[in-house]
Amino acid sequence: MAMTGKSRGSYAKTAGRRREILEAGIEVFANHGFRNGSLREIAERVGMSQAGLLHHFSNKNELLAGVLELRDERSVALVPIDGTPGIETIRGIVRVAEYNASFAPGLVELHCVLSAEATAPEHPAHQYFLDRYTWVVGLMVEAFTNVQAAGQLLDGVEPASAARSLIALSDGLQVQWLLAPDALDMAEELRRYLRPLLTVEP
Amino acid sequence: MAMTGKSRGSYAKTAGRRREILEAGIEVFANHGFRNGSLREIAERVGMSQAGLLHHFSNKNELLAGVLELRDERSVALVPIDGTPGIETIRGIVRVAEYNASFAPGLVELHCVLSAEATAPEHPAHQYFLDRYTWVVGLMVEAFTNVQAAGQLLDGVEPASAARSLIALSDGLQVQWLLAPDALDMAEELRRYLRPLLTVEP
DNA sequence: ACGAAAACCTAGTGGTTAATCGCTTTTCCT
DNA sequence: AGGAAAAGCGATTAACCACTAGGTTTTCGT
Repeated sequence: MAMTGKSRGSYAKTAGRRREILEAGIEVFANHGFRNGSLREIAERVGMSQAGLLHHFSNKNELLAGVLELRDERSVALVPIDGTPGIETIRGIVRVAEYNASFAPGLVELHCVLSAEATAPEHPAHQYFLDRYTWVVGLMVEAFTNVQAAGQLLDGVEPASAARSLIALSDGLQVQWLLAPDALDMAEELRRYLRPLLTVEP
Repeated sequence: MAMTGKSRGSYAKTAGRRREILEAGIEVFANHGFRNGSLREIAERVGMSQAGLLHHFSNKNELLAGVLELRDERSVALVPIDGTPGIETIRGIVRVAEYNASFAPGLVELHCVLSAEATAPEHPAHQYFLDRYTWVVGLMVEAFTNVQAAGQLLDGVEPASAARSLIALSDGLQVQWLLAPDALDMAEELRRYLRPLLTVEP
């Protein structure tokens, strides 16, 4: 066996290599945005050449797609999507805020920077964010509607508005939190928003 | 006189030239962000060479400062800052949303993209946004506190939270509005947020 | 009418970028 | 053990970037 014990310089076990790149991609795209984040820096973080990185993702856009997919995979787990949406779905948004603030500040940054950037119609992630917002707002509209049917929504509260605003509030708080993490508790602010709308504790 | 009547190619009247550049800067930085927006594109929009542009602003950061200054100049006019902050200050935020949606979509885009980008501590506009948020949130805290003192705030509403959340909501709605302008009315959503907190109509 | 200052341009500098090409090394399957 | 596929690298390319140098044209105060 040519490989002499200490396999310095050997290629990684190929299992988590792609994953490693995506993790680094999250960090870099979060820090500098997509257009300004460089493949070189991502490659550097995983200890690989830029050309080597492009063996796993044939171009930058494809890497972005992978990054977004991985991002979703994580946060969505906290919002129950099985069964009919309801109060637990709403609480899920609060849970995501809690989780992000404590364990995933990188994801918060990524979401803020990319969602703003992808506002431009020609951005490679434009469609993704369009779809994503329609989906999540739609899910929350369903949730609020069902909560209303269960008599847990105060009179005069429009499910569609509450849904939109809950998501908007969550997004807006993230910017302020990124600028000054100690100045506010995102989850607590979300609960304070929800309390005057519900007859049950969020 | 070599110049034959029609002064084609003559230099502009120098009065509004700087302003023209800033207007173009708003558009370009709004579309591509600061780091990815190019001086070349800005120069092109005002019909000038990139070098000519840098005669007015000695570097890109200085241009950004000018753009942000111009942006402030406009929106702030709708929020009364003279006298003691109160219900009219809060209504000012709603007015800004109304104004932006109808007349200044470019400013909305600029704010969203840059505030997210400037979240990174090394961004040239980081301090600007830090200061700006402290100022505007502080102003709104004062406003809500005075509204509370006037008995116009419902029990259990924390002025500091309401202030923060109003700003956050405004920011978050902008992202959704940029993605789908016809899907929501920012000002109306802000009013819907305020109504359950106040004893007077926002 | 004239000279200085302001406005602007062409041409370039050094740097960074995503992506490609041809090649070597490692891993894996049989 | 052997061969194919996967993983990785160094060098290169073409495009773009902010910014500079040096010269030309326009404007303006007197």
